[in-house]
Amino acid sequence: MAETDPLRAAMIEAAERQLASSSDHEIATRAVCEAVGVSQPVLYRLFGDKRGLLDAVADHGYERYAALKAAQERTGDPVADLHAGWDGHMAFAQANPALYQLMFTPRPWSHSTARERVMDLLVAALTRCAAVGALKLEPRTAAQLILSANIGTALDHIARPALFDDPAPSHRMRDAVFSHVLAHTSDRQDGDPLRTAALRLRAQLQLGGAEALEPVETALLQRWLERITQP
Amino acid sequence: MAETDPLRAAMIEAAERQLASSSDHEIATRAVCEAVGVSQPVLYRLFGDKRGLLDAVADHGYERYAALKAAQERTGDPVADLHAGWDGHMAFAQANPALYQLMFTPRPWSHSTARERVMDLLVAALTRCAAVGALKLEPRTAAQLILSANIGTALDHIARPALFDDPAPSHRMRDAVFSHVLAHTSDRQDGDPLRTAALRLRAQLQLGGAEALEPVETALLQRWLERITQP
DNA sequence: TCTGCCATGCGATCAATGATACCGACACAC
DNA sequence: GTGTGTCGGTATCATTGATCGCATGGCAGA
Repeated sequence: MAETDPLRAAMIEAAERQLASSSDHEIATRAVCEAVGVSQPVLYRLFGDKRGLLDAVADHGYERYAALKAAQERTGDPVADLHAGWDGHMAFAQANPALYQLMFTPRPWSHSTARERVMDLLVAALTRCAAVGALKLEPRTAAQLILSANIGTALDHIARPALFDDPAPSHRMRDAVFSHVLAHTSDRQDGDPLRTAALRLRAQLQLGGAEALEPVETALLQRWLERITQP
Repeated sequence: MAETDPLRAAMIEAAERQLASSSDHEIATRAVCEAVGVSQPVLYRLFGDKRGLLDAVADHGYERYAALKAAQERTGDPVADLHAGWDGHMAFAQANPALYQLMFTPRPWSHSTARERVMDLLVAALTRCAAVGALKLEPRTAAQLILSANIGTALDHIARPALFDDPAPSHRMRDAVFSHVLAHTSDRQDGDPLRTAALRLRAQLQLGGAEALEPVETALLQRWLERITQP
């Protein structure tokens, strides 16, 4: 899993550079090979395909994305972190439009897992919110909602980059989705209190586990909580 | 504006067919030309470019989209129409995934106006909502929000078509955005009543105009309403 | 009616690009 | 020392976007 093939890494970086500077968001395998001083067959040996190269570039983009997230998150208030996460996502899209589209726009073949892993990061951030009772939905459900909205907004901004100048549209969407997902501090008592309590406990279990319980007991408890929070 | 060049139309339709049936969402100019029995230079004479052809396909896709919208809308309740419009958008994405991406995914060059025109349709539908006092935001602002969310959700569904089976995720997003944009019948009295009244009047003017006022007077009134509804 | 023009389409061809077949060189185990 | 396998290169193929110059045919005007 170390994945420290310097040649492979160099080609991925060259491809990413050319993708960023290309006017049509395309790359040529020849140009990538020339940039690192090797010939075409090595590319096909390393990546199998042009699609394989693009998948690798997308996955590498995820690494940068995850590093950016890791550098900023965890202020102590998971809800504040969530807001910052939305804005960080938009900033990443603005800084790397071509790479962003490669990562988040559906490609029919694409074996890249960038989107799924970004989703996992978001689920983790949401689970931390649920652990303090701030979440009205299941983390995965909420993550799907938030990620789709975030991507939709980012793609709109990429199509019309002038939008990036004004944070209002992005924040409107953010507030709209978050208010549907988060338990307002004001209307803390909305919905079924049993359900919210169960969601909260479930998230706590997912995060830390319970030393006081045996693994079997924990598993059974989780299944009960699932049934409570299901509908 | 009649645009009734049968050859041009045939090529656009052939291109759309091949786009829909291609596994990688790509088309070859040669194949399109062969399908209609002409040779390549005619394509370049008619569309100038492969990009030009794709733009034409996207615009043709808008025609189909608009026809679908025109066939369903106007039940009398503009808010109900808005909900149906969201679902219709998702259905269009499911039925024509490749065409959908061509229309709504940002392409660096692309002179297609499909997205802008879809936005205009949405603005019109929202203006009808505002005319009955159901809108909390300016129609254009609301339209931008709704369209981004709709596209984001549709792209997510296209990437994982199994999602289309369950309407819940789509409807969650729909409700989240709509509740942020529409004036709930329950909390009709939320926000500034003056502002909502002004928004409502503004929409009514946009729809029908006021016969009782001179054009200059109407124009001045609209500027006043703009200032009232601005912040 | 004849003539020149131009719109329209075509065969041939170019250039770029994705992809592969085959060869040579080097390291290493036996 | 020799076989083996990894690694890289040269040459080449096939596809595809794009263009050049020519042929054809209808039509306005003498």
